[in-house]
Amino acid sequence: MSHDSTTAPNFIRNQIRDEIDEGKVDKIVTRFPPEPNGFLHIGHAKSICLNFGLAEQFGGDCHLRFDDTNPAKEEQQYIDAIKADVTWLGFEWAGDVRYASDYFDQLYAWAQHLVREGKAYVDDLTPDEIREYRGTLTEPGKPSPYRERSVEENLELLERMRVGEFAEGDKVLRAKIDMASPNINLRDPILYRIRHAQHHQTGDKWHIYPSYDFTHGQSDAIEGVTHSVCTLEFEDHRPLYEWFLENLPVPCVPRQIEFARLNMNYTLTSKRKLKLLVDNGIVDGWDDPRMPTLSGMRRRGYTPASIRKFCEMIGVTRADGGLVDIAMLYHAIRSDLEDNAPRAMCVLKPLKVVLTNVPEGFEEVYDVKGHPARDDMAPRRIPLTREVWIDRDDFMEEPPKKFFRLAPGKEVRLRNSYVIRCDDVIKNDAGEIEALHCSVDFDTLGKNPEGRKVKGVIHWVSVTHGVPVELRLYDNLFQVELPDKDKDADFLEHLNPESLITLEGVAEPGLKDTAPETRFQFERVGYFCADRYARRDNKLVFNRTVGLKDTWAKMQKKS
RNA sequence: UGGGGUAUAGCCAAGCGGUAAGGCACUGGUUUUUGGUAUCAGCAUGCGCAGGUUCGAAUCCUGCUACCCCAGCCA
Repeated sequence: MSHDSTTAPNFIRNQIRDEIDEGKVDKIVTRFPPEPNGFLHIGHAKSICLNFGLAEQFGGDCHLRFDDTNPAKEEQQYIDAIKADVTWLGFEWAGDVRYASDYFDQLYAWAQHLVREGKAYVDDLTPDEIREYRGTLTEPGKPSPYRERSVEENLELLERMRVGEFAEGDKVLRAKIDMASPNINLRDPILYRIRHAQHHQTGDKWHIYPSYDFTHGQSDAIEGVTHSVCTLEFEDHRPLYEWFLENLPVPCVPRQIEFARLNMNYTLTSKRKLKLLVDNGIVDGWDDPRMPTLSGMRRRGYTPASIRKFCEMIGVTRADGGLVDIAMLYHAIRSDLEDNAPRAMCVLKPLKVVLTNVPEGFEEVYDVKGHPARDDMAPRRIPLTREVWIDRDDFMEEPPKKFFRLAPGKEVRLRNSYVIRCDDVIKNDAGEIEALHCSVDFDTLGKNPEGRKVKGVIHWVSVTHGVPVELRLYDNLFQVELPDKDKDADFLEHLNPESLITLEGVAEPGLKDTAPETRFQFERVGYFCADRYARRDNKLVFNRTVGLKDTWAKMQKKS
């Protein structure tokens, strides 16, 4: 599969290009290695686009490999969701889906190899003791009293760990490297721990599970990965990654390259915290349209292409601590949908307008383009009747200067139809506006009125033909740029109470049988997507992906 | 106070010794039956700071400063 020709330079692309030019590598192999303990989010999209994009650009392969070494946290539902998300984003992994657990036998044999070489040992220290012996950032650690066990004893103990003779926490297998290393990862890192857990792939076969460090590089090597791209926090692990490759008879030597993970304002990308939102029912599941998960964004109406474009826009660097403006994401989806979403009229907050100089039973139908700049999109048929809905926001009884919409005595154009003038405001006993009485200027269809300029154009829907719809207006889940900035303060305090506003609107008749996941631009309002699942009281549900740019609202806010 | 990293505009980011790309955001003009779109123009005498090398430095050297990551039997 191949998309998006724009390939801005970045340090990884440059490096690989140079390696290929110099003949150091022929065909590259990358991999996307998620742990199946949650749903993929926008930060993972950056990694997916990078890894699969690299393979595409240089004619190599990218594998999908689940890093499934911790059965306590992993679930099959996450595996299924992750596969679906990667596919939806538009990428195809080379060969079958892979699992680190596919390599557990080989990993165990390599552990035995290290033991035989005197480079690994079984440690009986408790977790607390191990922590104490490890030292601190500024003080060296000290060797475990079990560090010098014989090869035979280590081998036997390791085997007994494997078959489940010991309780969790009783023993671990450790590499024998350097307890005084300034790099804490090299202070005899743990290779295997005891876990009497059912594993989603291997069932009850194992009672010990390899650590990330003992698994990742070797899995890369087994798969022939050439470039193992990961995030910056693994930088300190690279010496360990390389230590295993040097001390084990691996078939090839991958190189680890780190890049900065994505941080975006108003957004959380901690799987732990996202899971908390889900588990506490603060959002409506992992695919709630307010979630930064790929499945949430899909439901919200984001297109795969817009997410890929966003990832291209933000670039790839080693500079951390940066914060991408979510406006860039909004730009990416707007520009895709501006080009590709058919237009429709939909009234969000209906206000009835009676066209008083039009007879009862009047009906006139307009053929309207599906998209102003594209003729390949199906035209729409829009009926005008005596009563129409307009948006309450398009009328003001006492309009400010430069309000180009409806007001008493003022004129406005009904989009695709006539210019009307507001003659009367009908109110109920409570003084609330119930309807507007307007008159049509019949000499304005498809042409400007004589002798005056009518600047305003508003959208509308026939009362008799419009289809009632539920509209879900989404906004940022958090109202502060950095919801988890305060280390200990509760990020839930920063939730945006208006992240979801539900309205009962009316859409033009052609939308009656809209298929799930169909996207529209509701003219003058925003981009909406028919929900994948929901229908409410047999009504269609449209999720607002993002609003149109609104310079009027901006002007209002300023003054 | 140990180790590993990173600093280019409000934000993201190119740049790799020859005189600061691009995008987002913002500001102003034009077009427009979407206050949308499109389009034009503006937006770093300066690249964390201070020195030095050089005809020439964001790029090389030295010294500072700020921020990020690491003390899970998580990944």
